[in-house]
Amino acid sequence: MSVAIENFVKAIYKNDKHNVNNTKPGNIAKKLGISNAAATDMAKKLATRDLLHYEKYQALQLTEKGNKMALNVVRKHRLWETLLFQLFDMSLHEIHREAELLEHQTSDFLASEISEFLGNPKFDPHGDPIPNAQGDITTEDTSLALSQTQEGKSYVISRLMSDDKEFFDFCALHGLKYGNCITVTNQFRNNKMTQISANNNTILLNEDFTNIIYVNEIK
Amino acid sequence: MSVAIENFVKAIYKNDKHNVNNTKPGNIAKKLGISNAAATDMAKKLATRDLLHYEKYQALQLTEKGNKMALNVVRKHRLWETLLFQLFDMSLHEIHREAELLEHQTSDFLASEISEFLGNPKFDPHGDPIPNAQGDITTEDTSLALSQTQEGKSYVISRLMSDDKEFFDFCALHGLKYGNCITVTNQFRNNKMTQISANNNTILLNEDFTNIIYVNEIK
DNA sequence: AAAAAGATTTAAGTAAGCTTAAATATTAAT
DNA sequence: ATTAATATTTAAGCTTACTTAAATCTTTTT
Repeated sequence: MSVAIENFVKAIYKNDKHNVNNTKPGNIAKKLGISNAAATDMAKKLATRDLLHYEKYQALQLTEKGNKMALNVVRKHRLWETLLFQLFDMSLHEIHREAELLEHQTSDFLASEISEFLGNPKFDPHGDPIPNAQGDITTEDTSLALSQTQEGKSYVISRLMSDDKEFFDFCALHGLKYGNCITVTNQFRNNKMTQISANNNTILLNEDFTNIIYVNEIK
Repeated sequence: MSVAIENFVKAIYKNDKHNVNNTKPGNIAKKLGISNAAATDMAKKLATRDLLHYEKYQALQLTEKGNKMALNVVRKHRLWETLLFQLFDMSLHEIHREAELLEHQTSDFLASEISEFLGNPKFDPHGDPIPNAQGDITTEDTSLALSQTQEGKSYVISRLMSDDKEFFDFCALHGLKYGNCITVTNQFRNNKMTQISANNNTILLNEDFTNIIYVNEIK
C-alpha cells in the first residue's frame, strides 16, 4: 500500500479516536494538508478497496480491514518512536517527525525485531499504547484529560497527545513528561483553565493543553 | 528529492564504482528494474537539475552535486545496515533489504545520531566504507578481489560486495564473513576458479563469487 | 565495409495523487 | 423557514514516474 493510503487510513483512525469532529473528507484533508477534493477522491478509491465505507456527504468509516491497516501503521510509528527515544535521547517532537516517515518503510518483520529488542513495550514515550502484531491494543486506558481532573488531587502524567513542537518544548521546559507527578491546585471551569503544581512550580494551563495532557489519579 | 531520483543517482554511483560497464541508461535501467525509455527520460531530467551530464548515446556522468547526493544516500544505507546488524542480529541480506527502504526516509540529523550511537563506524557489516556527513570516504581501500589473489597466501575477508540472498546464505554456510581468515590453495586461472581453505574446509569458487569477495593479505 | 544485432531515443499513453474552480448539498443563522 | 455560510462533490487539468512500440543510432560480426 502506498504512503498516501496509509496516511489516509491513519488519519481517519486518529480522528475517530481523539476527536468529536465527524470524520468527513474535509477534516481528514485538513490533517493531511491536501485539498478537500483530493480527500473525496481518495475516500472513493479506498471504498472500492474495502478499506472504508463511503457514502456521499456522510462520515467516513473504516472497515475492519482499514482499521487493521491503520493499527499496523500506528504500531510501526510507536515502535520507532520508542526505539529512537531509547537509543538516541531525541526529543518527543523529533522522534515523532522521524517516525512519521519511517513507519511506511518498515516491514512487519523489522517491526517485530524492534518490538522484541525493546522488550515488547506496551506504550511509547508519549504514553500512547503500541498495538501488537495482530493489531490489538491489549492495555486499557484509564487515564483522563487534565481538564477533567479534580482540585486537590494528584496525578501521574500518562500521555502527551500531540505532534506539536511548541507543545513539547513547553512540556520539557516545565518538567511535564510521561510518568511525572503533578497536583491539580485549581480548576477554573468558567475560563477552562487548570492550575497545577509540578516540580514545585505552579503552572496555569488553558484548554488547548488540558485536553491533550492525560493523567491517572494517584490514590 | 524523490526516491526515484535518489535511487537513480545511487545506481550510477555504484555502477561507476564497481563495474567495467559503461554507465549508459540501459545499464541503469536494468539495475533499477525499469525500462530503458524511463531511464533515458530520467537522465534528461536530472541533467536539467545539474545532477549529471547527459549527452545522447554517451555514458552518464554524475556532477559533483549528483555524486554528493549519491554518497549521502549510500551513507544512510550503510549506517542503517550497521545499526540493524548490531541491534537485531539480522542477516546481511535482511539488513540490506530494510536499509534499501529506510535510506530514503532518513534525515541528515537522524543519520548523525545513528552514526554517533555506533561510534562513527568507518565500515558497514559488508565491509563497505561509510561516507561521513560531508560525503567523504576517508578510508583507503587496499583490498583486492579473490580472483586477483595468489596461491599459498592468506587473507582476511574485507568485503562481500553483493545484495543477493543466495550469495549471503552461501557465505554464512561456509563461514565466509567480514573479518574471517582464508587461505588461497589454488588459482585455476584458465577456468576462472579459485580454491580456498576456510575453517578447515576446502571451497571452490567460480568467478561470480571471486569477483565480489574482497580480501586483504595477511603478512 | 556492409549487414545484422543491440542500445538508445522519441512518441504516445497510463496511473497515482494531487491541484483549482465551479456546482451542489448540508448546516447554521436570522 | 428562508437565507447565508460552510462543506462536499464533480470536473478538468497537472506532475511524476513509469509503460510499450516505433524510430534512430551505435556496435559487432562477418
